Amino acid sequence: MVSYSARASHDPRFDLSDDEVDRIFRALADATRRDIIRRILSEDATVSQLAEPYDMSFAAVQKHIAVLEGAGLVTKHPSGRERIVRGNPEMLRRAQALLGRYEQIWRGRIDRLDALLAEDEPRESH
Amino acid sequence: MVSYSARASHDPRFDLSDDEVDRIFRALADATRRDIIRRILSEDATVSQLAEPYDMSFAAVQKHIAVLEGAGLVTKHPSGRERIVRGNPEMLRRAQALLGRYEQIWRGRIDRLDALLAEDEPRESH
DNA sequence: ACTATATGAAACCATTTGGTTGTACGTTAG
DNA sequence: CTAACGTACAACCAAATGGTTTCATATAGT
Repeated sequence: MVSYSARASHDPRFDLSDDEVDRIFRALADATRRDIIRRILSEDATVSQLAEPYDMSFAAVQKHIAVLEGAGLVTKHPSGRERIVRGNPEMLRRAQALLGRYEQIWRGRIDRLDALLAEDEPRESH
Repeated sequence: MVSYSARASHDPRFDLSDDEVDRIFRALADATRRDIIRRILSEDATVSQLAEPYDMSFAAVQKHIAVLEGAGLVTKHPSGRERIVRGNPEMLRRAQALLGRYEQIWRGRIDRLDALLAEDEPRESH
């Protein structure tokens, strides 16, 4: 009766393994990578285009993109000699949904507390 | 005209520095720590209580809790010789809000695309 | 007072991360 | 065809991470 998977028909958020979640959050735990995501979300870009603004080697940015790709936050699509990097907002939504679950847990706790306080039949609360 | 900070009066999500965000996501990028958060959210616990179920040293769990504390996801409150660890759902909501921003960006991109397609006055789209 | 408990903290270690440079290779342009 | 470009990848390095064990300290219980 707990509305666990109540309106969950459309959201495949639970099929993320611990490892996948690890990779998603780890990928998000770096300012450069978050910046890349922001830029990618607003417009597709090649690896070089992405690398250009940063004060680090091209290879370094390449690695950052690889981390994002490993987390499924981004995909690469060959186009001639360049690779178009495209954002995958679905993964972001899954991460967001995951955090939403925590709030659910928190609210569940509050509810339980409320229920406890509303008890009119308190059995030995030693 | 871009609804940037439109309904943002109540949410202090922008005051998180890059470093803070780094720490939050990094803290979330570990299954044990996520598990600790879940448990903490549903009920306060002491460090020992938290450490008990895991197949690792007490000190290791202590460190995990320290990471969570450093990210502001958890606070410790002395009570005699033990420390009560308490969850801080506010930080989780901020992280969630941050991810929400990404979706905003994504939607902004779609809007821009729509606008482009709806253009009835297309000037040299080379 | 003494002992056990709860926590903190240091020193150490293997692995991962985030960066570098250099090399190789397919693709585009002249 | 050859040169320049875009990308991939390997080797290397310093620093951070996640774990360990050990020692120290404060509080609780008897």
